[in-house]
Amino acid sequence: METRKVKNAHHDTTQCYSRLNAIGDALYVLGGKWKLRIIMALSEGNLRFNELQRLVKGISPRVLSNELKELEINGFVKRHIHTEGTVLVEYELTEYSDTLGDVLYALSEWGMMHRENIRKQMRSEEVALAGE
Amino acid sequence: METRKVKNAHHDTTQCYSRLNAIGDALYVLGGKWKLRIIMALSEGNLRFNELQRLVKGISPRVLSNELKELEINGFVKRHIHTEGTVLVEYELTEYSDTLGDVLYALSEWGMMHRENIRKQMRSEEVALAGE
DNA sequence: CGGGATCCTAGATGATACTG
DNA sequence: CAGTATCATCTAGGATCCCG
Repeated sequence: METRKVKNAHHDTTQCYSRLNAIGDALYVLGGKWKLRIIMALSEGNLRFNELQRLVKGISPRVLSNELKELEINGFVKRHIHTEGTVLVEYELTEYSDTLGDVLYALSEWGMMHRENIRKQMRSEEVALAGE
Repeated sequence: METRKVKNAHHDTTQCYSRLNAIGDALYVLGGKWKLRIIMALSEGNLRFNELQRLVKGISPRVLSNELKELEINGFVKRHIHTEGTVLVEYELTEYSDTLGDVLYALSEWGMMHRENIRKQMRSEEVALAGE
């Protein structure tokens, strides 16, 4: 009930900048083509490297490797090494990835709303063009 | 109260995909280095092209022009042309940009939390290294 | 199997000059 | 003033091969 004042305090420049930076951080961590897809894949259970590569369609080993490293650094993923004769590596989501709940929810809600909106807009533009 | 079930229905694959796409849409629209900064700048009042360029530090006219076009297409910005002797162009946020409220709020909250978290993590890693 | 090393492309961004 | 045109750069991501 105090944080919600942000909307009204929108023109508090200092607040504005720190929020902008925070948003930048969030987008940095979640951005890119793969991170969310990897998280989604792992949300259905632990996976090994090649399993992940198969599940996350189209990703190359290099990119997958990089993304997993970043996800690990950012605390979303744990890497488990089982050495039973041959080496096995398993990736697992951390509880920390659950903190993304609100963000993902807000993003997906807005995204769906926006997609609808775009469709309508395109239709009305088509009509406008047809009318000329 | 029905939408909130998404978290529990996390393994509903269809739901999962449509949400993932929606999130992709949202990130696509908000992503990149400039869009949010431009929106922030415009939130303090309408601005003309060169004013914007001055306010959004470091952006080049070409990039600003492109970003504004995209923002306009996505319905965040209106472009007003006043022709009073010389041509004047003013950019204004639409009410639609207000629909971003929840998204920006969730992102900034999570971003701030995450930044704190990273700082702690880095400190503990330094300690670990110092201990070896 | 789990990646690392290399090379490559496309798109995003930047710098700067120019124009109606 | 409001951009556009042009050229340069930077980087995410992709393709492939290789190695322990």
